[in-house]
Formats: sequence, C-alpha cells, structure tokens
Amino acid sequence: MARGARVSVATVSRALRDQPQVNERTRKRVVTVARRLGYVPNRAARSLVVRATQTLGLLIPDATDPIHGEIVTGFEQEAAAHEYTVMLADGFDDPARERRALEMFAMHRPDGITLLGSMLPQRVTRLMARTSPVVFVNGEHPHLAGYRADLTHGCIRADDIQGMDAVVRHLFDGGYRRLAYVAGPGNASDLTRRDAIARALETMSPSEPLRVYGALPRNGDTNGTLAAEIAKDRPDALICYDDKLAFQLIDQLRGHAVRVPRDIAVVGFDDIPFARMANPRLTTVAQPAVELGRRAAAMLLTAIRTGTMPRSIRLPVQLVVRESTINPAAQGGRRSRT
Amino acid sequence: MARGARVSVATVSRALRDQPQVNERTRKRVVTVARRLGYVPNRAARSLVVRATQTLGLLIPDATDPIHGEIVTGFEQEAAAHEYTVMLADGFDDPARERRALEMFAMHRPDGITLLGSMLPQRVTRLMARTSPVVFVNGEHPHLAGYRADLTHGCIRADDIQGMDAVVRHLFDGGYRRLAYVAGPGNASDLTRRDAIARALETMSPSEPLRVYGALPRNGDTNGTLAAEIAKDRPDALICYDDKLAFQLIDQLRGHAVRVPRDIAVVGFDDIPFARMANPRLTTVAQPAVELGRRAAAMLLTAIRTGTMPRSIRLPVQLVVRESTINPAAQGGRRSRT
DNA sequence: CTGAAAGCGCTAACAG
DNA sequence: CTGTTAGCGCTTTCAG
Repeated sequence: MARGARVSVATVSRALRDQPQVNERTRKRVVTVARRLGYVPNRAARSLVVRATQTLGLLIPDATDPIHGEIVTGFEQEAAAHEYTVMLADGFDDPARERRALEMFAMHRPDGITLLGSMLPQRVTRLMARTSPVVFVNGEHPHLAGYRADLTHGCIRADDIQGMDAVVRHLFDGGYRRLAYVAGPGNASDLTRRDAIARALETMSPSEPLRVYGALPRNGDTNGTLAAEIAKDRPDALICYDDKLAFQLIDQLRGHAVRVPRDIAVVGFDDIPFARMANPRLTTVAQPAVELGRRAAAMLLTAIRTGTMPRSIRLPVQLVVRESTINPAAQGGRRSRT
Repeated sequence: MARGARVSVATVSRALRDQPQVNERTRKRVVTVARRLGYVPNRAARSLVVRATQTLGLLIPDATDPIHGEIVTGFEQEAAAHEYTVMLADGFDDPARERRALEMFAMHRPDGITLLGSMLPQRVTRLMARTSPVVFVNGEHPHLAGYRADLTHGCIRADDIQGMDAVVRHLFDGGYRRLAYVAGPGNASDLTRRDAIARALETMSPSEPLRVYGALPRNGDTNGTLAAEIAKDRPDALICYDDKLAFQLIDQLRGHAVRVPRDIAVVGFDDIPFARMANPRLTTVAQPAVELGRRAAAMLLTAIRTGTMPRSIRLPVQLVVRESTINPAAQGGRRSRT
C-alpha cells in the first residue's frame, strides 16, 4: 500500500475509477498523489479480476497492402475511441501462421478478435477463439465464394457482386463487349468476383462468354507470359482481381505496346490511393475500407457489451470511373469509330 | 486445481513450460489432459508474477502508408518469431493522440515500445514509457533534423543524407542542373533531405542554388497551385519529399501538359511498391523498410534480454533509377540535344 | 464513505 | 520429482 495517500488500496482503486461512493476530497487527494508518483494502474492485474483485458485482436493477411492498412486504421480508431487497445498479428496469407497467431492471441485473452481476409474456415476459428467473440471481415476461405457459407452473425463484407454488376454495366455502356477477368489468388473474393461477372454478362446482350486469365501465383507477381497472352488475344476490357494486379498488368502491357485505355480498357478493385494518381487513372470498385474496419470493431464491441453477436452485414461498394475505361478516341463508346 | 490430471497446479505449470525437473510420464499426461480440456494458459496472470508481458508496443503515424505497412511487417515478424505479441496504435500524425496511445500502452506494460516517425521529443517519450525500453524509428521531431539530436542509443533511421547525395549525383550525371525540392510536412526527414540536397549541390559545379517548393499541408494533398507554379518555372528536375507526393505532382503536371521525364525529371523517396509499376516508373530512394521494422523489434528484444539498449544505427538506403529521370529524347543527358 | 480480506490464474521458493 | 505456500496488482464483497 505504498500508494501513498494514507488511504487503503481499495479507496485508491475506487477513486481512480471515479466511483461515486468516494468522498470528493479524498478522491482529489488520491489523484494528486497518483500523478505525483507517476502511478499507472496495471491492466493485467485488473483483467485478472474483472475478466476482461480491454484488448481486441486483429489478424491481417498482409500489412503491406494499402487496403488492409485502411481497414486497420478504422479498426484501431474505433477500438481506441472506446479505450481498447489492439493486438495485431500478420498471417502472411498462410493458414499455418494464422493458426499460430490465434494461439498467441488466446493466451492474451483479447475481449474480441477479428480476422481480416482469413483463409481459415470460420467455425474452426470460432472454436480456436474459445471464449472470445470473433468477427470476420471479407472472409476468404474458398467455400465462402458467393457469400453462401458466411455465418449469419459476425461477418462483414464488401458487396463484391454488386460491384461487379456495376462494372459490367459500365463497360457495356462504354461499348466494350469482349470482357476478360484476370484472376487473383483463388480465394473467396476472387471466385465471387469472377462468377459475378460471368453472371452479369449473361443478362446482357449481345453477350460473349467471359474469358478468364489467371491464376495469380499466391501472393506473387504475375509473370510476363500473362501480359503476352493478353496482348495477343486483345479482349476489349480487362477486369482485374484487384488494383495491384491491374497496375502490374498495365505496366507489362506497356512493354507489348498495348496502351490503356486506347487499346484495351482496364478495371481494378479496391480503389487504393494510387488508383486516382496513376497514369492512366484507374477505374475501380471502391471498398469502404476504413468503414469495414470500424464496423468490425464496433460489432465486436457490441458483442462484448450485449453478449450476443450482431447479424452479418454487407457493405455497399462503389464504382469509380476514371480514365482507364474511357477511350479518348471514341466518343461514347469504343466501337463507335464508325 | 480443476486442471484435472491428479497433480498440483505447480506441476502443471512446470510441465507445460517443459521444465527439465519434471518426470517425462507426468509431463505427457499433463499435456494430454491440457489439450483435451482445451486449456490455454493466461498470460495476464503469468505476467503479473514474472513481470513481463511478452508484448511489444508499436506506435505508427498512419497505417495507410505502404511504407509503414512494411515496417509493421518486419516488426511483427521479428516479434512473433520470439513469441512476442504486438500491440499496435495509430497516432494519426497527431502528437496528442500519440501521447494518449502511449498512456494506453503504459497500462498494458509492454516489455518494449517502438515509435515510428513520431513527432514527440525523444526524452519526453522515454519518460512517459517509464520502465519500458523505447526504440525510435525515423524519429520526426523537427529538432532531429540532420540526425544531430538523435539519442546515442535506441534510435534507428534510414540514411536520408546518403540517399540525397546519390540523388543529386545521379541527376547531375544525367545533365540536370536546375534542381528543385518539393517539401513535405516539415518534419525531421523533410528538413534533413532538403538540407542534404542543398549541401550536395554546393559541392557540384556548375551549381545553381536549390529551389524549394512547399510546404505540404500536414498530411493533406497538394493543391493544384503548386503544380501550376512548377509548370511555369520549369526546373530541370524535381526531388520530392516522398513517392506519394511525387505521384501527386506527376499527376497534376499532366494537367499542365508537362510530361515526365521529357519535360521534367522527378525523383521520389521510399520506393513504395507502386513506384516500379507507375507510368513513368519512378526513380526513388529505397528505404529498407521491412528491415527497419525488424531491427527495431530486435533492438528492443536485446534491450529486454541484456538490460541495456544497443547503440543507435543508421541503415543505408539505395537509389533506384527508373524512367522518371531518364529523358528518352536525350542520350546521356538532358541538355545534349545539341 | 472507507478499510480489511479474499481471490483472479499463475510462478517461485521451499519442503518433502 | 512433486506438493504447499505465498504473492504478483488489482477489484470486490462485506463490515465498520
């Protein structure tokens, strides 16, 4: 009880947490002394008795991706606003590492966990988390393609299908007919996007079947052969799994003297910050990334508070039209060169 | 002692930590039972007695910046490799929020803290961290410009000066003479880079004084007037505070019909992933970002292990020459059009 | 309104 | 090799 102000530890504890039942004068004194001594309460000790750590775990697949950075930002912001600290782990797109990270989390007993773009099956994850509520953001286990297997509670995702509908419509309006999809890593988003495009295409007419290029080696760069193939085939428009892939391709196509958008239109996904400064500026589907993160934390917080996990939600995305799908040589449509 | 294998808690504790002094058979039994029961030790309880949380705090200025993402990656990787969990906080480039984040950290008693690009004065920070060792990565308090005030221990930074020397030399070799610097947010890196360029320029001849444009509104985007000014002045080459700024400028200069590199050369700083896929691909100074993060964690870890903080270090950077400083119209130099 | 005491889950010291 | 005991720093009854 070196906590010096000639009062008991109990009183100190109460005073520092502004409990009403403590005399204003003693409270003042306690606070003063605490500050003078530089006293900082120990959360670990507290957590032991209140059975809550004021901590949220966040598992991300790759800190390097700017879109993940935005999600982290939103998550951290919401957590911090409610006095929660976030524990971060990087799974490096590797299920084994994700598992290990969850195990480390488990020892620290976070009050909630969110998995971003995880490849792990959701039910397994929930079991591993034992007691902590879990929220999944853009779950990427392949079985989740088409959203069909997303749990009814505790899942948040951007509406890929809606996004792709908008993309296909936009391209059709621009006169593009022979569309191609450049596949990503074969995860849920990738499959969902591909299928959404194909389906949207079927509803349009005249329609040509979707050509699919891919698949991207896991987290690796495309090798040049893909660009070469595309340069030869010359579809009208390329819809890429994400912005990063789109930029890689545009860059490589430059090497084949294929110009965007003059020779071929390109669409990305995510709307990373560079999309609007690139040359050409990239048409893409904007995910509400920060919001995704914020909502994840918020969902966890209400699960903690109320004891029940809120229902899953799907956040709308937005098509952002920029230069990469607007052929300057053709007013109102690619084919209208007459 | 519901920890069920008819042994005492002490034995369980020892068995689970592979202490030698425990019988192999009982250890096996304990492990089996533990797994069957899904028992996971509580780190908070442990930390209370061993006075160590197995946790490292990381404060970053902005999770959105890809370069910070890489540093986070390195840091997390090194920490995880040593069974440490990282607590992440985002300061949003705001000293007040950084302070609050440090206070939150303090309650969780991380075994070490690193501050990335923080604007806080180092000594103040060390005081706030009380007991935890602190490592600064690329400290950005303006007084740190020119590295002069970096503490002798516990600081890591990329060698901005060396980088700018290389940039100036490269530009001179390419025939560029009228150089300009586009300033950043007025932090230590910004001032250091600006001064390094000016100084390097003085050693070259024939030299013209460095023109400085700026200053970037804190964390905001450049407004168009800057690009207009540059378009009018037409320096030979633009050295930008960082890649992001460089891309913004290139984009805006496009609006003024100023082409890079034909009309003006542009250099960035950081070598974000996008730099090598942009059009034009950007000449820039590559920071060893992942390594910076790894070293920060490593430094913390040895400080924890040995009880003394290692000496400060400066990591070399590397000039990466790409299209944005190579004028295709002029072999070997901008002015050699004869 | 305040203090004394018990106990959160674990480890360390000390016996056996 | 294993059990008993005390105690890490806090919160929470329960008495005063």
